[in-house]
This record gives sequence, C-alpha cells and structure tokens, in this order.
Amino acid sequence: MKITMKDGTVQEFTFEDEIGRDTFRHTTSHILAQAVKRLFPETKLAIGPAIKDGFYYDFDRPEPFSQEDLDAIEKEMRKIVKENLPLERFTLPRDEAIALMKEKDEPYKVELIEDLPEDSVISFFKQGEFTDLCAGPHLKYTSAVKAFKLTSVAGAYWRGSEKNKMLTRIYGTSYPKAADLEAYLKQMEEAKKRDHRKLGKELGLFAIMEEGPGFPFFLPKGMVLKNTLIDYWREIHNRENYVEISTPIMLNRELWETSGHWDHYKENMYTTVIDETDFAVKPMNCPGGMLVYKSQPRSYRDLPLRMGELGLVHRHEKSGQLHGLMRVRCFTQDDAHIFMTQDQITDEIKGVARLIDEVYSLFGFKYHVELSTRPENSIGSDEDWEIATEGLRQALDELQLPYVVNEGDGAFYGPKIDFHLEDSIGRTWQCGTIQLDFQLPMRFEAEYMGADGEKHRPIMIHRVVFGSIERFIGILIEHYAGKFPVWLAPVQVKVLPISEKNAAYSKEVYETMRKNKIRCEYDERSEKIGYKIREAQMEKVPYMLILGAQEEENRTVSVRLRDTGETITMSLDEFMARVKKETEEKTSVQA
RNA sequence: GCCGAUGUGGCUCAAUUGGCAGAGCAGCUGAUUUGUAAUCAGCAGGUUAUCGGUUCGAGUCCGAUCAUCGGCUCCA
Repeated sequence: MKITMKDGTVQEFTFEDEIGRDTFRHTTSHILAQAVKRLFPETKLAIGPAIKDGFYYDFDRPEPFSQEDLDAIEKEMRKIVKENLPLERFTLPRDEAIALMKEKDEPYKVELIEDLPEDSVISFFKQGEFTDLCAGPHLKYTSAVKAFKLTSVAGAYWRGSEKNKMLTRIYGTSYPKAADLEAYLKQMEEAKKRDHRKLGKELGLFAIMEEGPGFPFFLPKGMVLKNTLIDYWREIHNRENYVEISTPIMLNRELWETSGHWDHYKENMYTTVIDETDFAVKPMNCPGGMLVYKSQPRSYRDLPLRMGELGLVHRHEKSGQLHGLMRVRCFTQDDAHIFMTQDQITDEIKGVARLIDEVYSLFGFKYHVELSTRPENSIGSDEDWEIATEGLRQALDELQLPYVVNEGDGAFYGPKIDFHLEDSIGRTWQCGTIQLDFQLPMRFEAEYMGADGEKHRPIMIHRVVFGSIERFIGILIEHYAGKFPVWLAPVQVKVLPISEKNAAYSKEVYETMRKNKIRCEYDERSEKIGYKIREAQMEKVPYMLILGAQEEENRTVSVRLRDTGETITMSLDEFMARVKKETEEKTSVQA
C-alpha cells in the first residue's frame, strides 16, 4: 500500500511492516474522526493515534457516545471508505495553522500547535470535507481500510493528566482483510477464556468478596499454588545466601515519619490509633527491615547482607483501579533488602537480575525491562541519585539486558529497574523490581564498621522477584490457561474407579500416593467413567488414573494425560516415579 | 478518584408495553455399577446488590449508595 510520509514523499509499505500497520490504523482513526464530525458536528477533536492492535481517537462532547452512536459511526465510516477519499497533505506556517484551527473551532488542536516552536511548519491531512492537524504518515486513499471495528468507549484525560478535562475515547481496530479482523476478534474472545478472574473462580483458586474489595481470599487449591511458589522461592533464596526475616504488619507513626512514608505515602496507608498513638499498617516492608538491620552492630564482613521477607503489605488503592489478583489492596511481596558497600552495587544488582531471569525463564515468560529515573516528588541529593541511577544502568549494560528508560518514574527514594510480564490479552504488569536506595539508610542512620575502623553508611537495595505473589499467580493462571505443570498443579492426580467393584484397589492406589506426598483426589461417586473424566478434565488435573478390572487384575494403572487425552498403562511405582521426577525437576511439559 | 457500562438461586442465563420470578448446570435423595468429555427420576434452592422514590402494582421506571467490568490516572 502507498503511504504519504511525514516529509510528503510517497513510499510503499505492507501491513506486516510496523510503519505500514500503524499508518493503516492511524488513517482509520481519521476516518473515525471524520464520521464523528459528520454525525455530531459539535464534537471537538483531541488526538487519535495508532496503538498496539488498533487505534483510538479522543473527543470532547457533552453527551457520551452510546452503543447506538457507535453503530451509526461505524456505518458512516463504511461510507467514507466507500467514497474512496484521497488523503492530501498540506503545510502551513504556525500562525496560519492556528488561525485555521481557530476558524474550525478546534481548541485542542490550537493548544497542540501553540506548544510547537514559533518557526515550525505545521502539516495537515485533508480527506474530503475533513481536515485534521497531523504529522502523518497516512494512507493515500481511504478505500484501503477494508475491515474495522469500534471496540469500546472509555473516558480519558486530556493529555493524560488527572487535572485536565476528561474526554471520551473511542477504541477500535482495523485490518486490510475481513478475515484478519475476524481472526483478531476471535483471538480476543479466546484470550478472555484464560482471564485469571474467570479461571480463579472455576478452578476454586481464589475469591474476592464484596465484603473486602481488593482483599483476595485464597481457597484451598489456590493456597497450594501459593505455598508451592513460596517453597520454590525459599529454595532458590537459600541457595543465593539470603536470610529470611518477618516484620510486624503494623508499626507506629514515628517509624513512618522517619522512613518518609508518612509524608509521601500517607493517602495510601491504613492507619489506626492505639493507646492514643498513631499506627499504620505497613504499605512496604523496608522500614521494618531497617530496624532489623539496626538491631545489632554490623561489620563490613557481614556485607552484602541479603535479608528476605515474605511481607504482607496493605495499600489503599483507589477503587477504580482494582483488577482481580493483578491489582489488590493487600498482597504478599517476596521482598528482600540487601545492605552493601558502594563497590558491591553492580555485582548485587547483577545477581538479582540473574535470579529474576532464572525464575521467569522457568515459567517460560517473556518480559521487558524498564529503568525508571528520578520523579518530581522525591527526596535525596542530586549526587546520590546520579550514582544510584548509573549503578543500575551499568549493571543492565554489563548483563546486556535490553531496556527502555522511563524518565521520572522512579520511587521517591531512588531509581529502579522494573521487570514487566504480559497477561493473556497483552496488558503488561510490573512484577520484579530492583530499587537502589541511599535515603533510607541515611534517614535511619544505618551503619557498619569498616576495615578502616571507621563507621560507614551502607547502601540498600529493595528487590522483589515475583513482585507480588498474588499478581504473579494471576499471571501464571493466564500463562498456563489454568493447565498448571505437574509441580504447580493444586491436584496432580485424580483417581477414577470405573465402578464400585474397583473401590478397594482404587482406594489403595490413592492412599499409596498420598503417603508418597503426591497431591491427589479420589472420585468415588457412582457415576459413569466418562462423566468423571469430563469433570477431571475441566478441573485441568494433569493426570487421571482410570482403574477398572483390568488394572486391578494386573496391578497397574491406566494414566490419562490431560494435555493429549492419550492413555498409558504402567505400574503404580513407575507412575509415582514419573510424578515425583516432574515435581522435583519442575518440568513444564507433559510428555 | 474520573468517564462509561453492568448487577436476577453457588455458576451460566430467561422473564412481551410495568402484571403470579423461570430454566440448564452444580447441590441433596433415590435408582443405576458403568472402560476414556455429561445415566435417569425426584427434592430443595430467591426480600431480583443495598436503601429510598413513582405507581393499584416495580426484576423492569427514577434517585442515591455499594460492587463488578472496559478504559484514564496511579501502581507490585
């Protein structure tokens, strides 16, 4: 397809190219805006870019768009596509551009142009009666947009700031071929089936009740999952020479004033008064960790001191941002604080980054890394921030980890490296993070005795691998679509006798497996075998043992595999050895 | 918190212009003893999220609150 580039030249691209695809979607957003202006001329235009998997356009209109409006807009868009309007680029000097947008009564466009330098030349794209301020690039003709759909309406702040007016955003997507659009919509439907909230309910993993919005309940099966992850966590942290501590869930105001949370984080903290003293439920574990560090004199020989804590923290997140297990108000951080000297910084960060990579690789996750720098509302000297940020950057460079920089997105006490994982429909969630902190050791006057006999201030790393165990479990549920590998599966084996005649043998098999610490269930109901299989399959249990006269006679088990439906007959010992091996080796593939 | 949508047995969903709240699955009881994704019959299950209003009459209309969903913003 032919595309008019930012400089006005015309080039050829395909939908497979990122530029081609984004341009295609961007042009679709212009068609959307044109349709909206035709149907609702009083609407003011904001911006309408291409995004991953589609596009959006922000509008300012007193009335929100209803579903009927969307249908009407789609219909009008189809007309515009059929009209096959050419998209014509033209440029104007800044003052004339402002005049044009003022004439068309588009205040948002005027604001956008006014933010550009005085001497800039402003480009516009015109299609039929519709003209929009736009850098481009764009398709040559509207007719290329064969298949599109408006997917949702949402509020969005002008220029992304809470302080600004809320506009109405229409989301959509488009493809050159109808079949591709259909495939995309179908894929989205499929993805929704792996939604951890749906599977969490169906598989009896967790529940969130109206009585505690954002405070998840772990059900017995979810608890197995959680504990299995924690066992694994302890195993690898022990190997990496971490020690483990546990600090109180609630501490007094003075502590939070020392840490800076009382000033910087108060609106998110749950507080109470006990014996006329203010207390706060911990939103973070670090101040407690600091007190443990300070509980005895430390020597340079103790450093680096890696102090882990599975800490339950509470944060009052605003109501509109809760999301299943991904965003909750109380969660368990697999936290650790590493106290170290300045020349240990790079090695320690590298060690943590390697550990995170090891864990994510075990689950087969793809992740991306972000480096977040100093935010506006922060504490500490420029020099410390500089050293800290460079320390993180150097570790990432030495590990050759690709990353993007997030300017001004650090914690108030230091810069951080974040590890992001994707959910089933492509939204990314921050899980692992490594944060460097000079401030807290200073505020708490933490010290260690150096080789020189002088007292020195340690530097601190805050880090998590899972991030929050709750969020990580949410990601895991979607990643596996509920079909957990044997080592994680809440129920590893389900014993299904064919009839009550085989009850004694089945019971014996079940009891033997229980003695061997295999997580199993026994379905002794007088149902047909097909019914029991169906149910076990829906529960996504990795192995079913189907036991009838044949198995009883030969003292064997018939193993039905969840993932392939295939059946293999073997001895019970052989089967148990297999389950144990997969559990110990954390094998993710059912062979 | 903001914009929009939604809320009916445990789950999935019905209920015409405002006119007797219903079904399937799950559950319980009984029968059936079964060979690789649903055996049959019966029983029970509800102040239609909550509170208030309009009406002879509200699941249905109006208002408030709560919760959930899609986004924005914020974050692990």
